[in-house]
Amino acid sequence: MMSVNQAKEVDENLVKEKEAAFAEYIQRKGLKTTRQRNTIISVFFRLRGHISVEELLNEVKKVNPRIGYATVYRTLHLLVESNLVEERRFGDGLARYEGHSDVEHHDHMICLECGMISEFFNPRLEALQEKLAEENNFQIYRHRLELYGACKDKDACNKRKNSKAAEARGA
Amino acid sequence: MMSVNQAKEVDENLVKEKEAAFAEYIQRKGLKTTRQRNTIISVFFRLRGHISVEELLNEVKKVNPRIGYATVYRTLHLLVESNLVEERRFGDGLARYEGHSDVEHHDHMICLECGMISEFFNPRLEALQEKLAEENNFQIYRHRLELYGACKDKDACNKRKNSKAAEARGA
DNA sequence: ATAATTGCAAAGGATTTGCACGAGT
DNA sequence: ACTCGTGCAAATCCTTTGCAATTAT
Repeated sequence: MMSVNQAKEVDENLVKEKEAAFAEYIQRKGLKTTRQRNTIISVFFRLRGHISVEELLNEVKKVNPRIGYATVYRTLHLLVESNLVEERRFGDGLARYEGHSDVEHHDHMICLECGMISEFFNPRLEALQEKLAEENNFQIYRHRLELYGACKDKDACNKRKNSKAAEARGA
Repeated sequence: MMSVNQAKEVDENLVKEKEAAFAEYIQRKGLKTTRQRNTIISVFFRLRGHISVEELLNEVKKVNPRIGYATVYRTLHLLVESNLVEERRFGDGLARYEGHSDVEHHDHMICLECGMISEFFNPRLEALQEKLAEENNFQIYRHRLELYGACKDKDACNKRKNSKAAEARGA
């Protein structure tokens, strides 16, 4: 009925697939394969979660410090256009990017305490939306559902919150 | 099962209620009643739909041209704090504000062609979300559901699109 | 009188863009 | 060669803020 995507490891084969798909897109569009783009997508697809531009740039700089914001933004746009990545906005004012997971579409639960973002998918929910659209003479292209709230498992939640706070101090 | 809020007229009594509620809020907080605030909320509550700051400012300026962005932004924040208005973001990069309608909570369908935004509410949808949260050991504070797509009634949709285009030329 | 509010312009943060130089095809 | 991409800084967009003058209590 419901699946939550919380795997902790990145499937190397999947990453290779994405990289290949991006190369194909670049070629199809008559664009060029560059060292910077390769670095950026390689880093991006090996990160998991909902990555902000800044987070991505930080990681990218560890590989090639000369790469700047502009190139990261531009590459991210290409990734979105190519349908390999989705842009999300969770109301904190900055865009986050998500490499498509195995699950084609999914929704999000966002813990306002610890910042955890978990993904879920439920066919009944999808069906119900379709039905409501139908009743309104409306055709859905895509949708967005976000549940904002808090983890009930306070131990786990606090742990995440603390480790995030520590990280912020460290950075 | 489902209700769509599409009324075309603003209930004057409701507006008066809102204005009174805002006055009460201002007073409770020890803030001041000013001509500018009165103008802004009076204009705002008589507009319907999902108003951007720019739209609101344009209308406000017709009443008092000396009012500027800052005051509109600040008043809008008060309206949000006072719980009389909700802030929404539909991904076009600007905030929109919505005076609470009679329906406490509702979700949105957004037509990407004509820009129509309609509201709906469905208890089964709400219940299903609760159930999914429960299964994930998660407590929902609030949620956001947006269906992006297109009107099936192409005539009405085109009409709206054209009148919007005309408006843009006129302004 | 006192504290809050206004309007302007300047500052802010996230994102985009112009341009000269550099790299892929 | 030719076109596209890069990196930088400057520009842009929406929004917030500092401040001196003004206004509500």
